[in-house]
Amino acid sequence: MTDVAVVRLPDESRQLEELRRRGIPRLALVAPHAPPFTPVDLLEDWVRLPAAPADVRARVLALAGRADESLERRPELTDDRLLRYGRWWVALAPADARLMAPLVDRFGSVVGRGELAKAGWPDGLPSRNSLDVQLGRLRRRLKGSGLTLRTVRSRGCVLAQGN
Amino acid sequence: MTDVAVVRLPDESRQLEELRRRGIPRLALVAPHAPPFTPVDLLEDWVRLPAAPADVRARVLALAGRADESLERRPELTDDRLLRYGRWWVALAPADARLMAPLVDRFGSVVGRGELAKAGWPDGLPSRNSLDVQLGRLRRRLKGSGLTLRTVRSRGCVLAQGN
DNA sequence: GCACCCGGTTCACGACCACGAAACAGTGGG
DNA sequence: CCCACTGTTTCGTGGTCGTGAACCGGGTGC
Repeated sequence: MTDVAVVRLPDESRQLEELRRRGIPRLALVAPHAPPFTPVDLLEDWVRLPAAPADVRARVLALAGRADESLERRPELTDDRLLRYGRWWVALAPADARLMAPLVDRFGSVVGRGELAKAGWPDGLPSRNSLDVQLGRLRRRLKGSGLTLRTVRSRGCVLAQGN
Repeated sequence: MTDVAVVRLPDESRQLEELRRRGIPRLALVAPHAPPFTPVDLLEDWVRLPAAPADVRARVLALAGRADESLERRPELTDDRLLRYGRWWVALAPADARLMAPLVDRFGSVVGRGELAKAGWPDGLPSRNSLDVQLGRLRRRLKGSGLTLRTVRSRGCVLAQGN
């Protein structure tokens, strides 16, 4: 899970600037008599001091969760057929890699069956439903990755995040 | 600017449920000895009591700003029949997509039944209530999306934000 | 006040078809 | 030789969409 930085205000406002610049989620502990805080983005929250440790912890957790959600990861397919997604990865078989290429390329959008067939078997499909079978095998490889291969009936497939 | 509801916890947790259901931005004032709060979405925040009025006001303003931002979100329907709304999306069946097109197009305003019928079945309705049935199925698809399909009696339907 | 209807909602059924899973076999590389 | 890879078939299942019918609340006319 993503780390959350904690800064004291107004003392450490320079550090706060730095954290904002780097897009790191941050919790501000605001001194008793300082003016109320105004978050600049969704990765920012604050508490008025004095605050119970449990309260601070709850806000840190909430921020971490938000950061994970807003994190937009994209899968990546290397030349040597390694498919990476965050810190997860697999080695793909040649056929799987050819199929996966256009899906990764257009992550989140529909890739037509025709296009998939072309990518996997440039000389034409060897059999009636080899594409479906191969897509099934590909699905199995993606188990536990956080990636899903969903079908859009009579259109094609979408590679997206989810289980 | 959007209104923000304020509830006291744990006393008014029923009201909180209702506000969540209706998608209204809400601030929870948490009693001194109650456990820390965990927001369920971005339209929710909390403060530990006792809290300075200025602090409460600051959080209310922040929530209102967030709500206004989220109001600007519009659903999008691709020609691959993918309906997106923020991070959420579904693949629509052909009939659903045809129906959805004018609704997305005029998001937030009423689309007449005649127009919907025309969009869904250019050659005329196949049966007396096929439009209603299809609208029902469409509704089911939108569950959990933050979108709602509301009917305006004897006028038509509105696609709008809400649950 | 009552029955009635209108507009809308929901359910269940059935036909059709695209797709999915499992199982088996042939092939080639380490 | 073993195992990963891939082609091929078969069968199941789940999505799609028309259709009929029950249901329901609000309004309207008698």
